[in-house]
Amino acid sequence: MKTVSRVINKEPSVRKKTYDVVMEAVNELNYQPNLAARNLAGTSSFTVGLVYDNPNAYYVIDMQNGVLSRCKDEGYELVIHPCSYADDNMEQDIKTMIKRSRLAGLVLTPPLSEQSSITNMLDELNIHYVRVLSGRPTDEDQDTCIYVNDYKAAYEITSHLLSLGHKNIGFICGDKEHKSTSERLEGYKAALADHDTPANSDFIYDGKYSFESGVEGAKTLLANDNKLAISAILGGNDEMAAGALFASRLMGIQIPEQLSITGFENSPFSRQTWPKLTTAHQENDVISQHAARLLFTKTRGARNQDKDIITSFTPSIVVRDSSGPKL
Amino acid sequence: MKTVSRVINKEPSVRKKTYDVVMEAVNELNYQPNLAARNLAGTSSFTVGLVYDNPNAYYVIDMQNGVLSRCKDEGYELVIHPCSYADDNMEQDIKTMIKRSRLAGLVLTPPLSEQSSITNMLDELNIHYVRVLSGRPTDEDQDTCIYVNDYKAAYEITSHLLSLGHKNIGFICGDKEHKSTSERLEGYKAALADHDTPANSDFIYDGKYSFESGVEGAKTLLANDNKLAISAILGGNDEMAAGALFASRLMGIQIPEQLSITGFENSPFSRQTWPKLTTAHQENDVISQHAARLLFTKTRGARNQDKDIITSFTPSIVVRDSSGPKL
DNA sequence: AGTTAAAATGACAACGCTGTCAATCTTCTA
DNA sequence: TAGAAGATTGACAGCGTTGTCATTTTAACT
Repeated sequence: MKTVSRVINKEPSVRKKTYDVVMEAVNELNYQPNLAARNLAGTSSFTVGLVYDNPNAYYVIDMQNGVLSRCKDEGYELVIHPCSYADDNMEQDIKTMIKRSRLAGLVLTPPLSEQSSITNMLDELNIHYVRVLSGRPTDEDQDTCIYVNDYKAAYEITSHLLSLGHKNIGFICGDKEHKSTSERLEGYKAALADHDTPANSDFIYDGKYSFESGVEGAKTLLANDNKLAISAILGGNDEMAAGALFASRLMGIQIPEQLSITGFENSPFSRQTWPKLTTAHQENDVISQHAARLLFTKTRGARNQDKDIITSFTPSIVVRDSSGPKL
Repeated sequence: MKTVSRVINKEPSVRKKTYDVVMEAVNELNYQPNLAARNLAGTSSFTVGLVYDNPNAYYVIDMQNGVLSRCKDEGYELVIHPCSYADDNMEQDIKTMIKRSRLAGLVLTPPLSEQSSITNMLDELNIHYVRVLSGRPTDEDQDTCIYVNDYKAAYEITSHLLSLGHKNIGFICGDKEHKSTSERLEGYKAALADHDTPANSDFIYDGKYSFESGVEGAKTLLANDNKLAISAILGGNDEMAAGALFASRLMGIQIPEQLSITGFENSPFSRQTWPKLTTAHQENDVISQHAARLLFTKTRGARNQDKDIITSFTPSIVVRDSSGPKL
């Protein structure tokens, strides 16, 4: 029995021949180790959690699927945990989940991954976790974080607009609390600065990553001064860009002839607007797969050395029809 | 110890006083029963599965959250299982999941809930399940199915268009394999028939529930004969309606002045098109909550009599700006 | 071949609960 | 107030694994 356990867990010191015999029987009987028993008996469990507070269904599904695909490979089970940081019980909730399911580790996604109250709690509980974060990679934290370089992506998308001849470029920010907001904003500012076109605070609108705030943002930016000053708007995400598009239509503005609009994230509905949105593509499923792999190296210890884990991703620009040369 | 177990499981024959004492201690110690141990020891486990094969992220998230909220209340854990019926291993996959996690039951969502190969397999394994189905409620199966009356909703949305004066109404179907497609189509036909406006097969396009097929559908329907014959298009879902909207723009058709377009499902992006879509609202989170409750009555047996479970839902029409009177 | 160290396997308890069945306590009746 | 019936509680095994440690087998030496 113990030998079968060794084979299943790929422990060393099992003779090749024994290994083969066991595996043959495993296949023949279609043996599936009982997760509950493994979780109960073992030192570390085979269950990990995915924590998110994100209204973007596409994002969440991508993250889930990425983590899930690795879980399947490694024999782990996934417990999903949507929550709301507006909720006072959030931390207690997470704690409860960890205890109930005896989680081996957690994947934290933005914006929760930015909350030190959560990471502190996890540190106290001595639970492994991996954070998916908007930000530029640092030398430390390489083994705890997966970075999404929104700064660079925003820099590039702004550069794209600049190269099309736009000078007065509006920016619709997401929620202030989100790290991605400041990262994207800084990338935008840096690109402008590098083109000797300093950012104008009148061109920056504080939104909320929602369609509605995109609508408001465009209305505000375009109303603030004469309409023609701004010839391009960079949406902090696709949803707000779609909102800006919507507002522009209401105002009778032609896209992209009179105004270029770009999004961020390349979520499916950036392809379902008219015209389709130029945006920055973020490979969320790949990102979350790497997050899961990184987590597994920690929970399983040295058992699986997974060396080619990428810990930094830069979204790549996808040029579509919502951006065009300044006329 | 056993008494604590009784209290936790709300078993009868525990004295009120004992119950209170135990609960006090439970609260004080913040005791969380270990799920793995419960799953291992008990007759039925505390884990249920949610199986889906649906490209609509909003739908999936709603279903997840609904089931999850009930799971939390009842102390169950949820294992999500996205899969693809195009995949030959699908059934084996589900079987494996059931065995590994020792599932107490499953919630099946369309289109998988329509596959008899799956339900047969589950019957053989003697696993409880609840199916969420597109269809009109029948007297049997009240305890195994949650019906979403797409027929009636399509009837009503078609009636809405008819009452606006439209006579030639196009219909863009979803995948043929989906029950919802035929239900919605029949509702559409029935409404037409009741208004002495027999359905014209030239006005029906076989789509795929995707944005792209909505684009194709509108192009085809509007090109087939002279553009003005059709004054309204009913999209089989919001995505196709958005596609139809997109195509109409490309063709320079004004919505809703020249053409009314309606969707189905009321997914978030039906609010993010321009103009916003008239659609049929489906309360997926509520539906999935009831599905979960129905499942729990089966897995927990008579222990929790949950009598006010609704097993039939009819999406309600939401009139927005994409539909208007025929000019 | 005989010895020793290392590799491989096996025996057994333990993980934290629940089901079964026995023991105890309450309540009610005569 | 004894006795019976029923309500409540408790003792104990067992769920299917893994960790620990003992035992056996193999390999590597004189």
